[in-house]
Amino acid sequence: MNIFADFKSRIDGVVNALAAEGALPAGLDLTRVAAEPPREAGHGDITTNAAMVLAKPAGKNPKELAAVIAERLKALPDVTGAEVAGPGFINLKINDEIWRGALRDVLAIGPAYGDGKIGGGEIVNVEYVSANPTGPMHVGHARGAVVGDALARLLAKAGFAVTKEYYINDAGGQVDHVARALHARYLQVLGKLSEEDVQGKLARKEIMYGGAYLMPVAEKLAGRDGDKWAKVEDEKTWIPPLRDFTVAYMMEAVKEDLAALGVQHDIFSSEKALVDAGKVDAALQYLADQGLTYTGVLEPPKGKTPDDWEPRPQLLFKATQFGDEVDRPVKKSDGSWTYFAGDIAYHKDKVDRGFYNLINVWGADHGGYVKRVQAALKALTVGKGKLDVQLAQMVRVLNNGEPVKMSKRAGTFVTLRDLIDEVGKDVVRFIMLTRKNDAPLDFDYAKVMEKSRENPVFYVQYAHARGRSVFRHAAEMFPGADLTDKGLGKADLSLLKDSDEVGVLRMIANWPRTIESAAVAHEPHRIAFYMYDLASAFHGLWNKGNDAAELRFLQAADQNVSLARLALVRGVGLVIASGLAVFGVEPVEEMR
RNA sequence: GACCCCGUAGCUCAGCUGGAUAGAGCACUCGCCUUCUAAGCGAGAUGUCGCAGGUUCGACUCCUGCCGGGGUCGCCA
Repeated sequence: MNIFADFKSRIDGVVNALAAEGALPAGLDLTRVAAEPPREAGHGDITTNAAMVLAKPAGKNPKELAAVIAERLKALPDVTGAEVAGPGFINLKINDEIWRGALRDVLAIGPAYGDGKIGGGEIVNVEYVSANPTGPMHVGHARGAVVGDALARLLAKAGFAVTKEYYINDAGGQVDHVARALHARYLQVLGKLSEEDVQGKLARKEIMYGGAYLMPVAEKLAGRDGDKWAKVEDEKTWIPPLRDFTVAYMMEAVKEDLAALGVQHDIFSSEKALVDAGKVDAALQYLADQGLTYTGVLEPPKGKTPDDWEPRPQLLFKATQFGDEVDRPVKKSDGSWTYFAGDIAYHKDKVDRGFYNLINVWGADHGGYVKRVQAALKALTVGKGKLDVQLAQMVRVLNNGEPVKMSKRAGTFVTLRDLIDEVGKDVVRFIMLTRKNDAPLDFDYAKVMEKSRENPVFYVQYAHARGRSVFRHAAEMFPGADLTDKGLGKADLSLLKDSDEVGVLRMIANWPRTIESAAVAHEPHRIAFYMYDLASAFHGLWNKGNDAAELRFLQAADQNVSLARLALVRGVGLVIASGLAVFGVEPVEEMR
């Protein structure tokens, strides 16, 4: 249960009662009324801005209104005090039993604690990764993969029905380029080209992809088809089969990488399949029928005109009608559809499959593309569809503060697999979520493995491991005691009297609220900061026990106090496990 | 030139979608770490929230205009 949401509705109830009595006008808008933990401890347990928000529409002085509302709130069960403070805040003190109730909830439901209903079962589609099937996944992809995956898990926890989707860009020019590059490598495998020949082709830009990663693909192709494609001159003949071969190979590699990262999609959608099924034609025909496309000439972009710019009439989508800056081309000069046209069809396809709440996770370099797709979605759904695009910023790879030099041409970029092999998937996942996704992130090989407070992965995992360690000791100290979650649920929690213990209780009670706000904001990184804070508070309790023996979790002479504290320790562990589950990270039993 | 993101302590970043005296880690200063659950602990100091206006009872948060950094800008995806 979300205690703050509960109190928000109780406060709403008080206001409605006052309105019914005529003390306040009827029909006040309560959406801005909030019940929150105060920023400052010492301002009570729960604070509400009700009086300040309602003062104006009610035509009342905020402080006087606050006094009236506070008087009513005082009379509520569980409320032990209500004071007006500052410009009109009402600070509530509530029975500690409420906080203890949160801990009992955790013990009763385990890591599912914090699962919310705000999603209301609404269907959401989260599209992420969608890396081109032209090469192995690198660090940049990893961030989008992790952010998308965590966001999907977060939304699911908050009560949304989430579908995780991957869009395969297996149509268009890029995959043809890879096919050509593969052909060159294939000829090299057959001994018909030397490495120098291939590099020459690269230099002359006859092929666009030079990476040696294509060698095993070429070998596999030669193994299957022999020299079949070496004899065929016309590339029109060999491009399709070689393209399909590469795409299949790369997608297999991508799926392996994703599996190693613990990322699993529900659906893989193919651009080529959309094209082949005529869905691009159909989508653009749909827009044409609405009168939303026309043939026109675009102005060259000011300030930076491409060298080869020449005004040319082309088929445009009226994106400006839906909030974009300029109308956007949907056809290339050779008459084929642009990538955008395919994307229009793809988003129409999502809508046709029943998704109106869409989230896309893209690399920041696609930022300029957001408005036009949102415009397209508006056009396709008559404004009913929502598309939020989360842009994942650059990841800078460092080793002890030193930037790791990367070059795609030289093939020395850091692959996702390198990263996982080096530090493990859980560390990769956690670190990728320690910044909001629209801020650049430094990933330091050395620092993420450090065992110190500076390293959030370690610090959070260490808190969990310490909790488990306490239980191993407890089992020895109290051999007959019931240390299961159920057993601990019966402990006398009123024995948790220390202010820091109560502080941890409050943080636990804040978990459902944290999930809700992070889910609504589409910001999984907030979970990382919550977990760090909770871990920090837990380590604080532990340290206090070092100084004052009577504050240790385990008191050999007092089993009841020990059980109450074990309940708290377990609660912290379960909430951390619950948060790590959102991140797709395994909690550890002990540090090694 | 336009659009998007960013600008908060010396450094790296939070700031709960408008709330009260803006927070954490690192670095810095001081004290502690023979016992204890110490891959350390405690205490202290640190700010024109890029600048200037505006909206509001109230602005780091919203709006406008500048300044600085990054990204993108018809026929790549």
